[in-house]
Amino acid sequence: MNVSRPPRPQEFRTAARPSLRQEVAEAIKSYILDNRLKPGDPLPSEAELCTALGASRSSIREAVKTLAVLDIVEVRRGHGTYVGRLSLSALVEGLAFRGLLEPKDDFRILSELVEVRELIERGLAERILATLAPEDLDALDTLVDEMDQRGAHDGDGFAACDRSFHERLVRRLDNKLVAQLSLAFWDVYAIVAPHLEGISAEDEAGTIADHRAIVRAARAGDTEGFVRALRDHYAPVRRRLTEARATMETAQPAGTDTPST
Amino acid sequence: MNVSRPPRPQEFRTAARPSLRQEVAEAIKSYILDNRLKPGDPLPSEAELCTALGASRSSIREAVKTLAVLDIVEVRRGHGTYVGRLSLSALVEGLAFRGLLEPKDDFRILSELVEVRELIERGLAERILATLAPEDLDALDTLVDEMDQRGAHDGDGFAACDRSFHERLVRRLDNKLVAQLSLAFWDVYAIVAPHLEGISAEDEAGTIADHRAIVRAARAGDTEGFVRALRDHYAPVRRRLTEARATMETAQPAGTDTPST
DNA sequence: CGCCATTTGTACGTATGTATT
DNA sequence: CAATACATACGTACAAATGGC
Repeated sequence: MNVSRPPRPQEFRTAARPSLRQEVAEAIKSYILDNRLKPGDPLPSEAELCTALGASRSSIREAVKTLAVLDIVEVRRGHGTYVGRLSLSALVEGLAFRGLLEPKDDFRILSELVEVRELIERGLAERILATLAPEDLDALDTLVDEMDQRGAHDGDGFAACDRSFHERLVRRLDNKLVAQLSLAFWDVYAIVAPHLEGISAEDEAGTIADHRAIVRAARAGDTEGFVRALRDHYAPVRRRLTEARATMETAQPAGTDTPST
Repeated sequence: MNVSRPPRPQEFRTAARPSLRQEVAEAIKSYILDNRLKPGDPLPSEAELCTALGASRSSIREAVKTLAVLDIVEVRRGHGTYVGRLSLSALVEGLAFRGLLEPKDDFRILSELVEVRELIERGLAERILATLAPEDLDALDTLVDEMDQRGAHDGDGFAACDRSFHERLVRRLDNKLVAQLSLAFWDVYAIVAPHLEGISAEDEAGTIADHRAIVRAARAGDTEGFVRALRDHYAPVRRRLTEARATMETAQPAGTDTPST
């Protein structure tokens, strides 16, 4: 586990050479993989990494920070460095910034976001209904009740309940990835939406009614009703977004387009 | 645009203080947002950021590096720092590492990945068919022909054609996000799959036939046939994965579970 | 071609805050 | 409280890459 590359006189230009920082990052990843470490396991301290990899602290630190962004490692100051939880936090942060950056096109991003969430939940409707246990249904009902109580005076609590609701919906799925993605998109929406003007306030009463309809269909095992309820739930959100976007476009002729993957 | 926080004698412990690096990163993001910069626009040099933000170069650099991972900024050595393309590269890298990390559970991740891709393409089947122009259908045919020519002797070329095929499928969609996501998952699969043992080699002939069936259904505007073709295309991949996973599980009793978002 | 200014990359030293023991 | 270990932050110096002259 040593990088060691002092002698690099000329070396072919083709295939851009990776920076030391990148090599260090790769080395740390390899260390985790080779030692079969699990999230939470401790990693060598920065000083140890310096000697082990033959690089200075600066390079080590920068490499560790890049891995921390991806949640591949987690640093606790004064504590040490550990294997990260591999969450989708980077996706959330990246998408959130993208949403904030697109000047007049914010609404398109949000609209796409909501569309993906709906796509996921509708596409998995059957499996969601099959996996929901009675206790889950009860928990969903409880969450809706809680939303009802908080109502408009506790926006944060209302949002938290909404998030928990959708988390509960997909929690039992054997495909953990879609569950995480769905929630990640919810998080992005929650971050971006407050920064935008022109979005009419959320309709709490309507949202609560929608959620009740969703639970009702789920309890009845009615897949079609479930899908209908989801559509009814997301439709007004998308309508508001497209409306806001339309008014923006009349004021602002056009926007630039998006990058590729 | 100045952070300035020398006087911090006691300060309430609640709400863990953000590190300087994070403050700098936020400041850079704000700079981009406030100035309405677009991807490719130049950012101040590190030295300028030092004076502007009143932080040392080390902190500036670490902050810039974290933003570079998210593709919010792009650093060109000897050139300067620029606004990034906001791609999903971080998602790809993170998911790829997760796939490589899960010791015996690799196949679950891949299986979930393929499932999401299928979910997206099937859920958007109608809209895909509606948006595909004749030139797109021709291009798809050409890609399949190319795959046929390359066959087994050019694995990389074959894979590239496969990627282009699926990119072409979703390219016309108005929802650019799902298109990017779909391709990002393809990339993750391409990175992780080669590192795994026990996956029977790809069936080139079958893949080509599947793709031809997809194009045929698309050309005919046959949504149901299109969905069927997609299912037939992804089914063997998922079957191979679940098989490999099953054999792994018999040899290896159980595995740990996954983290949350 | 070499030279030079600009900019990022790497290295090292030092001081400070923080958590564990 | 002290000692220890660690991460955070700063400053400086030099190396390497890029582009223009």
